[in-house]
Amino acid sequence: MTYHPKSDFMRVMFERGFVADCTDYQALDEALVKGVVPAYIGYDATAASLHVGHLMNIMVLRWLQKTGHKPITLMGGGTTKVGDPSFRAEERPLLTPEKIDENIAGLKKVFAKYLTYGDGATEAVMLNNAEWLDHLNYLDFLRDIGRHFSVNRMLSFESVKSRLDREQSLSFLEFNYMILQAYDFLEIHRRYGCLLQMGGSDQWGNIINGVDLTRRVVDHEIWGLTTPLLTTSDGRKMGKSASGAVWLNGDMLSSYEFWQFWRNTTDADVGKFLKIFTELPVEECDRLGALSGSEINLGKIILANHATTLLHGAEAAATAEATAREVFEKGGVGDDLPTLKVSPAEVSEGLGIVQLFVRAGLAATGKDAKRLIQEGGARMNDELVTDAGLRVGAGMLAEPLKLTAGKKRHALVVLD
RNA sequence: GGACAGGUGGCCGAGUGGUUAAAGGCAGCAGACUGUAAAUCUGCCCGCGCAAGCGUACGCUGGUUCGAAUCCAGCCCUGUCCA
Repeated sequence: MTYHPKSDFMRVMFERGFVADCTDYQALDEALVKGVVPAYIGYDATAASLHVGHLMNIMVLRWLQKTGHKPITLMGGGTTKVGDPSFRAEERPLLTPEKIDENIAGLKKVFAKYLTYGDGATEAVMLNNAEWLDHLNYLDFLRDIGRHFSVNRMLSFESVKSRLDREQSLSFLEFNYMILQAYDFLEIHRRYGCLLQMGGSDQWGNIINGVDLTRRVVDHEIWGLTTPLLTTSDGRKMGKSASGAVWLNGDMLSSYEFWQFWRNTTDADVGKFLKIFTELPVEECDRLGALSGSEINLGKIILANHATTLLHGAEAAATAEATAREVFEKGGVGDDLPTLKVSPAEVSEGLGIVQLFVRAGLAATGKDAKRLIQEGGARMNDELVTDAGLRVGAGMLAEPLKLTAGKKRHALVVLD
């Protein structure tokens, strides 16, 4: 870490806290000074959307492009069929090829918000490793690629060791994942001249395998760079919200809820997150992160606004902020709150308050909603709800009805 | 194929015939305190139902018993060692 980078990209990476490890800082830095460096990050298609846990790496690609290099986003259409066992206790259920394609379609939507795709020298490229993995010939692959891997060494990798030490099963299928990822790197290097693979620090083992393989097969020197695993300062893995994962796709998590996620950042993380998830000057991030007492809420709002602007646009960020002010500071309603529409027919019979909380997404189950009411955490238009048997009729819905769970989760119910 | 050890609620992990919707911990939710923060304290935490009540649950299937997560049989899965 005492290395002083000459390239813009490496300087940004260090200044903003993106670097965990690198296979060769100096050689990579020199290559970045000399010309355009194509670099890739792979994403497996295990869910229909990326989540905040992926955002740090997407920001890395964005900086890469901004500093004059070429980002390559790799969809794991092939590798997802195998499943990465790294640091996982159990094999995950295998996804069907249809589901994988569906997920990839979902992932792609997000990247265009952060990167500029095209054919230019520094324009981003989208690849799918199914392209070269789906039709591999087993024997050829074993002879050309497999012979470069030592099982002894593969077993010594921390990512699988913990699994073996705990006497948990690691199938041969999963064991091959690291070979396939190494092969990806080689293939992307051959086809697109890719010189660098990046990823989270849990990918270190997989990345150096690709670097080694490429040296052995084509005798070229390429590099790996990893980002630190982001935990909140209280040690939790970041990325969970009240309703589950913090998804990046707007149809899975509204821009308002995304804004709220950042607004609720722990004090101690504000400076760090500003550097990673916004593009404000480093000094400004440090200044905001150092604000004390309730003043630091200003930093959180700026963080929320910038992060939301990058993903959902300035307008969505402004609306989210306005709604938040209205709801939290004035106790009113904002038009950006999650909204539940109910039909006049349903209302004519009177809707149970418990059901409304469930359908509005403020409670997971009916039990959960009743618990909320019993514990005094449920409000309707800011009035405490004490009767779980309460029924809401048409008269109460002449105006949008605001439901509140706890201190900060709100939703509106309107007549359709 | 054989021997041995295992399979419990989102996760970890107790429980070896009834008082067990199942100890304890983690995660989660709510209340208090606050700043939409953290820490702390308190309560909640299988599902359906406004409720009375009902329905599921300790790998699967069957059996023993008034009564089983706990005992028996068969099967499936995992690990270790042996072939």
